[in-house]
Amino acid sequence: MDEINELMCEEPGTHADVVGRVRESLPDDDTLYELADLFKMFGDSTRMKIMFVLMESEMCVCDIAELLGISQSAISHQLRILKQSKLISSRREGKNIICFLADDHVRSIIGQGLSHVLE
Amino acid sequence: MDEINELMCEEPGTHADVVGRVRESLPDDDTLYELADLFKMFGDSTRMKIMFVLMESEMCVCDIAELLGISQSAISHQLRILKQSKLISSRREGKNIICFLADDHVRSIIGQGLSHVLE
DNA sequence: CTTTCATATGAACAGATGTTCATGTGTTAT
DNA sequence: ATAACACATGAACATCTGTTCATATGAAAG
Repeated sequence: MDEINELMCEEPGTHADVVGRVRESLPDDDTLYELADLFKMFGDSTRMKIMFVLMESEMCVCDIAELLGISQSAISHQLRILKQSKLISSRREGKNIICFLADDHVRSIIGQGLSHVLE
Repeated sequence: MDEINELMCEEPGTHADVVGRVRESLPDDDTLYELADLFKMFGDSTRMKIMFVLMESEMCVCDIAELLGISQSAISHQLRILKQSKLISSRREGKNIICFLADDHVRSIIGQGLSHVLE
């Protein structure tokens, strides 16, 4: 019995080849985790709604909350997370904080998702 | 005081315009939830790894588990979720279940994410 | 038909996540 | 200075998620 990889299912030669080649092609772990964390941002409906809104127009926190019918506190918590991920940014204007998309990738990523969901 | 929208922050006229227009442009709730659920699939590093592997080659469950160093059970649970989302599919070949990407959107979505993560 | 290999699945558990509630900070107006 | 508005934040809580462990199913080999 071949001892190269005792855990691999069977098929003495062929599988080991493919598995080895694919292993080489995988991005490093840091990249994988970053990638998953990025998509995690799009994986919550509240954050998704916020980003959709900001795709149309920059807007203050209060208006986002009102428009979406979600509490100001919940919006604020999610905005903090989105800012940490560098997906949105903001500036102060008097009493208001105006939020806007910080990255054009947001549009393309959501676009790809939409074209999948809409068959 | 304007009574059109007593919860809106201030700016009697202008904000109401924008808010109203953006509200019209939002996809319906079902679409939003579907979209978030789709991205949720990409928001876990185990699932991300599985999809990366299958982008290179179709592969049986056992080899995926071995290659990624993740328990067979964990892989199997995640595969079930990915199949429910129609992102991967499988066929039986003797004792093995061969998994493969069921949707080309997977490639484009991950591609968009990667180009963001890699600056 | 019993064993072995490949995979699936349910229960249990720990940790992550998102909301609410109460309160704090910062800005403008009176 | 004080009040009112816009927003941020911490704690508490319930829910969701992903893994492990044990066990079940299903195909092939002896």
